[in-house]
Amino acid sequence: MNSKKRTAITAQAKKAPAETRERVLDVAERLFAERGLDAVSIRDIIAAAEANLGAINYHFGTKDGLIEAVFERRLVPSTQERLRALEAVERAAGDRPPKLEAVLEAIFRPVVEEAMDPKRGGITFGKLMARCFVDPNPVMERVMRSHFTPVVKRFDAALSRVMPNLSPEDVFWRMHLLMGGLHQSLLLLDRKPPPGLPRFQVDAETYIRRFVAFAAAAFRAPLPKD
Amino acid sequence: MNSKKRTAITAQAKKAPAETRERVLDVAERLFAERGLDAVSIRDIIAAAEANLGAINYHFGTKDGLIEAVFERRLVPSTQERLRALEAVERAAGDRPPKLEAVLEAIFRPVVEEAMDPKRGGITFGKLMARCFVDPNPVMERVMRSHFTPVVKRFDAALSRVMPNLSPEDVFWRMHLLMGGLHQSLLLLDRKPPPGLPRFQVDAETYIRRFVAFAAAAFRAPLPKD
DNA sequence: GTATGATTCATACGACCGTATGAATTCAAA
DNA sequence: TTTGAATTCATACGGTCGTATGAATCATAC
Repeated sequence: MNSKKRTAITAQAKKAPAETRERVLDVAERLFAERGLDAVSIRDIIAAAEANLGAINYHFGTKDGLIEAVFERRLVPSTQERLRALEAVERAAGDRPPKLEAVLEAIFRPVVEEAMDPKRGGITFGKLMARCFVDPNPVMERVMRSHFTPVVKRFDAALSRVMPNLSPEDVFWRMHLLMGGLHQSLLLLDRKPPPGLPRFQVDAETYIRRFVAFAAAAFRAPLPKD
Repeated sequence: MNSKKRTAITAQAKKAPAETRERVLDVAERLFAERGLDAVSIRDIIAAAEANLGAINYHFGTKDGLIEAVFERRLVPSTQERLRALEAVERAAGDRPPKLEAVLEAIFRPVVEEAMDPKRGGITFGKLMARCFVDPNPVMERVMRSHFTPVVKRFDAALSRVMPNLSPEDVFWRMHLLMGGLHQSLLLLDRKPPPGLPRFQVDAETYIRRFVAFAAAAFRAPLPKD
């Protein structure tokens, strides 16, 4: 009888602490993206989040635990979204190989949309991801391996089917390059443009269309004879 | 009479100190590339270089001075090489716009060759450069602005002439993307490949040919109507 | 109201950081 | 062999790091 009342009250009661945890995650994500994992101390984070030093220990255990939580929060949804989009593309294609552009859009759209959605932190996490690819931080490496590698494998397989004339190594190489390029280009979104150039600013749909066209052309580039 | 002896002795005598400075630079470059600027302490560096803590203060002043020296050593030559190659391409073309592939090769070849030349540190500095593009370290930013931005401007102008149908913003965007992709792809050179795939290994000329073909196709991708 | 569990807080610890300093050492030149 | 500059070395300083701990506070359940 009181189970209903209890859960209701509990939910309200847990709101404040949950807010602290979320606030710390938001601030940590932003600071990590701005300055890098090693350059940001947990003292910087708790100061900006107006929380207490012990909160990190309490909610995340260690700094590495916090880092992992920051990544998981964003990576899990976007990974699922990518895989779901790829499945939809393949289902729609039936037993024929899907269109190259459709596969590329499935993998690129989620992160672009996230990067352009202020409600999901905007470009902040995109900056962090850009770092992921080049930073050898062991925690980040582990997160990448557990969350990102499965997606890469799945999409590599799909792309190899679409582009049967490319070797698996070449598909892997091109995807890797484009993924790095994507994050690199996303960084332009909040970077001051060089003098003489207007600020780079387009909406998500335009960006996705441009990037997919760019990537598809690159993917179809014939391998020069070695 | 003793001038010969003097120079001989001088060369031998100065060898040790010059070697210390260079040894520190080599080790710092490697450690910075492996772990990141902030994660490496100058104590890590002098320990690996078998030097004394004071050597950093003596030769470079501060850690930032060391970082700057690490970048300058490689960036100055490669920048010069790029500009020289571009000039050669433009001179060869006379008053006609040069070929897109030639311009792209001029900017990409120097870093690929460096990344594949063990005598110039191999991929080590390439890893460091990959970080440059995403890392907001203020020292790195300053180095980039003073050494890299001029090259970008120069090549952007050249590419705009070659691809007059693309807007300057689009040229900038595509170059930025490809530059990030280049460094991203170079990282594969010393990364363990995912299970099932052979180690990515080609010689410099093949790599350059592939990358230029890839980049040219991407550059020629028509802008989709927005 | 009071007991209880969840959360926040102030504070402390040892380790490591970047930098500075001055003495010791090295070594070409006289 | 002495001189003087260049380089190396041992050592110290104040500051910040990540982590841990135990008391204080809070909101709920009885």
